[in-house]
Amino acid sequence: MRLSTKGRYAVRAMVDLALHAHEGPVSRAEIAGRQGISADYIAHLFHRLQRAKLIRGVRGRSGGYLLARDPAHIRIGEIVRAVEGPMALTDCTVPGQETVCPRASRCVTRALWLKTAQAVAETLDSVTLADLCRQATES
Amino acid sequence: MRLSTKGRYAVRAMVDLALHAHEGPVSRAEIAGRQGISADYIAHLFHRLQRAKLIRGVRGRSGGYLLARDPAHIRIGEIVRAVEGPMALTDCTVPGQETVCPRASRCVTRALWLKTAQAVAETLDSVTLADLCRQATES
DNA sequence: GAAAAATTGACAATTTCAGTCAAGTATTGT
DNA sequence: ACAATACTTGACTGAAATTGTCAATTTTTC
Repeated sequence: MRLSTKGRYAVRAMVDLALHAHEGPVSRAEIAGRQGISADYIAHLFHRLQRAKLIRGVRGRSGGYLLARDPAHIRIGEIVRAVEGPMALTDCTVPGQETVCPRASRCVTRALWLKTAQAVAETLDSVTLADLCRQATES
Repeated sequence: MRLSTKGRYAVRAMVDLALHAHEGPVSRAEIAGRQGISADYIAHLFHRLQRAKLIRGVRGRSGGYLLARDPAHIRIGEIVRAVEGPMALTDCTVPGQETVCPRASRCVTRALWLKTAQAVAETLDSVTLADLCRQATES
């Protein structure tokens, strides 16, 4: 039941980006340096975040990345889902593409896995990137 | 964010056990046959469930396994924790043995991972083995 | 035009998962 | 007694996922 580094790194990188993007694009190298994450690995994470329209990549000499939306309107759940895929505890509860298992009719546990994944989603969606940034600057 | 087969199989096996243990011990072979799970794999899962005092192994000729408690007093969360270890989304939030990360002081995400794991635990602990058995016999 | 930086795909080391196999111990039915 | 049954436990293995690395390419700016 661990969250992979993809999810954890992505959230940290997004907080970092939100805190430093006030004046122009932030490069991977800067974020990687501050956060202690491999710049090459960040490239892959940001590729997915971009596909999810959460950030925007700026090419060229003084390029980098920018948030695509106001931090107050980016939910942490969106970030995690973007890099880790839909929140589901089992293959048979992946929203949209539920794999039909032959035991489905008799299966009494599926509803519980579904409910649990929803609890996770609600928790992560109840916090915005702006919330985390506020905490970071407070301390 | 998937639950491993350990947790899923363990819950199914426990439901099966609860439904069939009225008259004496149930063998691995019986549960394995009904649930389509390898009997050898069940041995390992049940070993952990036994260590957690959720079931009791009965050796010898007509042996098998029995529930150690009333199904109404066995929470699904206990089963999952027994086979998968404590619910934590990160190493730095494993209860008891938090690995101290050098960024802990500046880390703004830890509290969120903690809160999320608690939401999972609460959801799984809100359902008992008896609840699942009732559903299974209803349909 | 050279340097900086994102974009993208291929690849590899490591770890975890899922399950098998086998040797050993305990108990029971006959 | 003893053979059959069934739990107990550890070692081991193949497959898959994770966690990156590396390199080639494209875009933009100074």
